[in-house]
Amino acid sequence: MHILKIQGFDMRTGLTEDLIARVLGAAPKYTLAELEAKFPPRALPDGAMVTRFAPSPTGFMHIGNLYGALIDYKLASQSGGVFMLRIEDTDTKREVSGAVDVVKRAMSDFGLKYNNDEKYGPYYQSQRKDIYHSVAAELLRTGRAYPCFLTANDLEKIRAEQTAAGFGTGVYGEFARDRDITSDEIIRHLDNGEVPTIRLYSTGDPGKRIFCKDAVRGSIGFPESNEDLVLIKSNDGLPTYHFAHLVDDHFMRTTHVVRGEEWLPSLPMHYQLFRMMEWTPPVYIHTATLDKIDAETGKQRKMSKRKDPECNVAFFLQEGWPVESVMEYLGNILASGYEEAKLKGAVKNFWEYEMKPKKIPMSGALFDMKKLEWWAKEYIGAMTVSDLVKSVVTWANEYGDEKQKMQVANQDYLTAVLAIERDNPRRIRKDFITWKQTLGIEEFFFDELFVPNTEYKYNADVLRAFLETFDIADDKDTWWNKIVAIAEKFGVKNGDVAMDLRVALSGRTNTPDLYSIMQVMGKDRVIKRIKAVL
RNA sequence: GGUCCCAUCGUCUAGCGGUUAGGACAUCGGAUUCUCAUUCCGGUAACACGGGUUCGAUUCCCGUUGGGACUGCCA
Repeated sequence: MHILKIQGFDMRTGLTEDLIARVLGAAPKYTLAELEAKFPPRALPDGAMVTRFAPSPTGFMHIGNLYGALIDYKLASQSGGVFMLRIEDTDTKREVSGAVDVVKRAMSDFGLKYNNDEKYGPYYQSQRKDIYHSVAAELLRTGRAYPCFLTANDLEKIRAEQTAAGFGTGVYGEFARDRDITSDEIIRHLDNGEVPTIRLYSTGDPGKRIFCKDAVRGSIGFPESNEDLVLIKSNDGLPTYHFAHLVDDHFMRTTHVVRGEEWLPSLPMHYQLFRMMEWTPPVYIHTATLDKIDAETGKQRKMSKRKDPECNVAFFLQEGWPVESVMEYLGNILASGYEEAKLKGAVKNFWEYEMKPKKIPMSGALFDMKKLEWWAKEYIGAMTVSDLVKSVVTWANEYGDEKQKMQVANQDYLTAVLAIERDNPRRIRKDFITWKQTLGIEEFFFDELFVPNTEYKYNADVLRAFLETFDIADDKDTWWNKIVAIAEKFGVKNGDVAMDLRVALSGRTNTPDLYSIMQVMGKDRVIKRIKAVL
C-alpha cells in the first residue's frame, strides 16, 4: 500500500480507471469539469436565493415538511431566486408508489409553486446516478474515497465491539478495516462477486474542532468527524443522503439549505465534504421541530403520526381548513412579526410579508389548534360572500359526503344562507372555522337535514300568536315590534318569544340573527316548521 | 455513554445591559345584543435555577436542571 502525503494528511493512492469502473459497475460518464460546465452557476441577481424542498417520498406529507417548504418558498420568492422540488428517492427499500403525487398535490394545494429548470435536473435522485458516480469516481481516483467490503454482519460485530468497549459506534480509524485496502485485495473481493460500498476516506481528526455556520444559530463548534461515511450504497448503487446533498446542492447551485434540526449533528461531516471538494457550502438553516399540546394531558409532546391526524397535511384539506390560514399560522411561527404587520394592515397576507432568515425560531414551536382556529376565523371573516360560497362548494364537491354535496347543490340558497350577518364588515360572524364545519352549522336550513327539537318546551300560545301576525314582507323593525307585542300580551320576555321561534325553526338554541333566518328560509318553510311543533 | 441544539405569561413570541418586561391566542370579568357569535372595555398570567462579569442583568460568560436531536449501506 502506497501512502502519499498530501497537505499533511496520509492519503490513499487512487484507483486506476479500470478498477474504478469495476468498483462502480461502469465507467464514470462525466469528469468533474464536465459536470461544472453542464451545471454552471446560475445567472441570478445579487442576493437571489436558490432553495429546495427535498422530501423523501414516504406517501405522507408531514406538517413539518410543509413548514420547511414554506421557508424555502418564501426565501426564494422574496429574493427573486429559485425554489426547487427535489425528490430524495434514494432509499429503494422504503419506496411507496404514488408518494410523489402526494407531495406534488400538497405543494399545489398550499400554493407552493416550484420551478424545476430542466437544465439543472433531473430532480429525482434515483435518476442522477451518473452524476453521483462521476463524483465518486473522482474521489476514488484521488484516494479520497475507497471501496469497502464490510458486510452487514461485519458492521454489526464492529458495533457490538465498540459498544462493549465504550467507544462511539461507526466505521472510523482502526475500525475501518478496508480503509487502506490495496488494489489486489479489491480485485480479489470483486472476483469473489462482492459489491462494495464507497466510503469516504476521512481525514478528520476528532481532536480538532471544526466550526460550522448556521444562519440562525451562528457558529457551532464540533469535533471533526473521522467517520468513513458511506457515499454510495452497495445494494442499489445510490448515494446516501450526505453524498447526495453534497453533489446535488452543489450542482443545482443551491444557496440556502433549509432542513430540520435533526441534521445539525451531521453538519461537520457536510462541511468536511464541501471543503474536501473545494466547493462553497450553502448557507444552512436548521429549523426546530413542530410539537403539539396534548389535548388530554395539556402537556407538550412531539407530533405523532398515530395520535395527531393534523400532523398529516392532507388532514387540513380533508377537513376543509382554509389553506391560506394554515399558511398564515405556519408563516407567523417562522416570521413572528407577520401577525403584527397584518393586524396593522401593513400587509394583506403572508406572501406579501418579507421574512428575515435570522428570525426563524430555533426553539421548538408547539402546534396550537386554537391559534390556527383564530387565523381561520379571521380569514373567513374577511372573505366576500361569493368567495366563501366558492370555497365551500369546491371543498364539498371534492371532499364532502352526500349530505354536504346536497347542501351545495343549490348555490342560490347556499349563498343566502352564508350571507347572513355578513353585511356589516364591523360585525361579521366569526363562527366559521372550516368549510366542513361551516356546512355543519348550517344544516338546519336544509329540510333534508333539519332535526326538529322535541326536547324543548315550546310556548304554543306564543307560537300561534306569531303565526297569526307573521308576514314575510315585514321589515326588521316591524317584525320585531310584533314579537315585543306578543311578549307583552303573554307576559314573557322578548327573548323568550325569540327563543321559541329560534328552536322551532332551527332545532337549536343558538343561531345567527333570527330575522335573517326567516328571510332566507322563506314564508312556507317558516310556517311549516312552526306548525310542526304545535 | 459521547456529541450537539434549545430554555420569557398556559401557547406563539417582542426584547438584543438600565423597560411599569410589550403584543397575539387562550382564559377570566364587564358592556352591547332576541340566543350564539361579533364588537368594545378591563383583569389574571412569564424572564427555569445557581454562580460570575458589570454601577446595573431577561439580555454577556460558566455551571446545574429540564426538554430535544444525532450516534444506520433511513432520510
